[in-house]
Amino acid sequence: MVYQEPAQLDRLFHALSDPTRRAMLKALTEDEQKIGDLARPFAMSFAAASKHVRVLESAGLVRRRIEGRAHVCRIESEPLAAIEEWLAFYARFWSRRLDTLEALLQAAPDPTLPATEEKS
Amino acid sequence: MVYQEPAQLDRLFHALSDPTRRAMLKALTEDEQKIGDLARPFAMSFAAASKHVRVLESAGLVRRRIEGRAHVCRIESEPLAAIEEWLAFYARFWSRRLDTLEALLQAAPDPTLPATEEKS
DNA sequence: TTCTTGGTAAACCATATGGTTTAATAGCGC
DNA sequence: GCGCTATTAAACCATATGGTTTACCAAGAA
Repeated sequence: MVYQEPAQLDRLFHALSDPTRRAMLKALTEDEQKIGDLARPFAMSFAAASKHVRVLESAGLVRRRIEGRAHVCRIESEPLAAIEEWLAFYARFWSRRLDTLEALLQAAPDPTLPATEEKS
Repeated sequence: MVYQEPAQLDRLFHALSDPTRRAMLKALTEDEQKIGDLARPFAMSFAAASKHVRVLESAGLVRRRIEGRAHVCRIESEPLAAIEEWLAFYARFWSRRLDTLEALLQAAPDPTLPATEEKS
C-alpha cells in the first residue's frame, strides 16, 4: 500500500504546483545535484532555491545527503506513486488514459534501478 | 496531445493540493452537484466553498452549468490526463508502479462513459 | 590562519490563500 | 410584488508563499 494520509498528498501536490520545483525535480532525474547546481539555472537567489529544495524535501520528493560542505540531493520518486494511486480512482473518467498508460507500460522497464520486481 | 503549458500544471497541482477540493472532486464522481451540495459536507461558509469550486473550475477540473438559480457542477477529469502525462516521465523511477498500473488497466473500462474509444 | 565556497538562518516584504461576514443579485413560489 | 433560495461580490483578516537581503557557520584551499 502506498497510501498516504491526506496531508501528505497536500504537501505533494503543493510541492509540484511550482514550475521551479518541477524543473528541479526534472534536473534530478539526470543525476544527483548539489543545492547550488539546482539553483544555478534559475533567476533567483541561492536562498530562494534552497527553500524550494526544502519544500520538495518535506514532500518526500528529494532526499539530501551532506558531503562535506555540499548538500547533495537525490530524487525520491516513490511519493509520486501516491499521486498515481490517487489518480487511479479518476482514471476511468477520462478516455485517452488507456492508450497513454498502455504506452507507459510498454515503454520503460526502469533503466536506472536494478530491475527490482518488474512485473515478475 | 494532452500537453498543457506549465501554468496549467501549476493551476492543476495547486487545485489538488487542498483536501477540501479533492473531496469535492470525489463527490462529483458520484453525480453532478450544485454548489450548495458541494458545500454542505464541509464546516465552512457557503462562500468559502464557492471559492474552492472556482479554483477547481479555473484548473479545468470542473465545469459549471447554470440552471435557473442553481449552478450545477460537473467533473471534468480530462485535465487529470495532463498529470498522468507529467507523471509518465517519472514513472520509470519507481518500481511499484508497474503493478499498480497494470491492475488499473485490468480494472475499469469506464463504466460511466459511453464506451468511447477504449483501446479500439 | 585567512579566504573562499556551499549552504542555512533570520528578518523582512509583497502577494496569494483560505477563511469570514455582510451585502447584493437573480430565479422560483406564492 | 414579496419573500425565500442559490449563488456571487466585496471587504476584510490571519497566515502561507515566494522572493529578497544580510548575517552566520562549516569545510576546503591558500
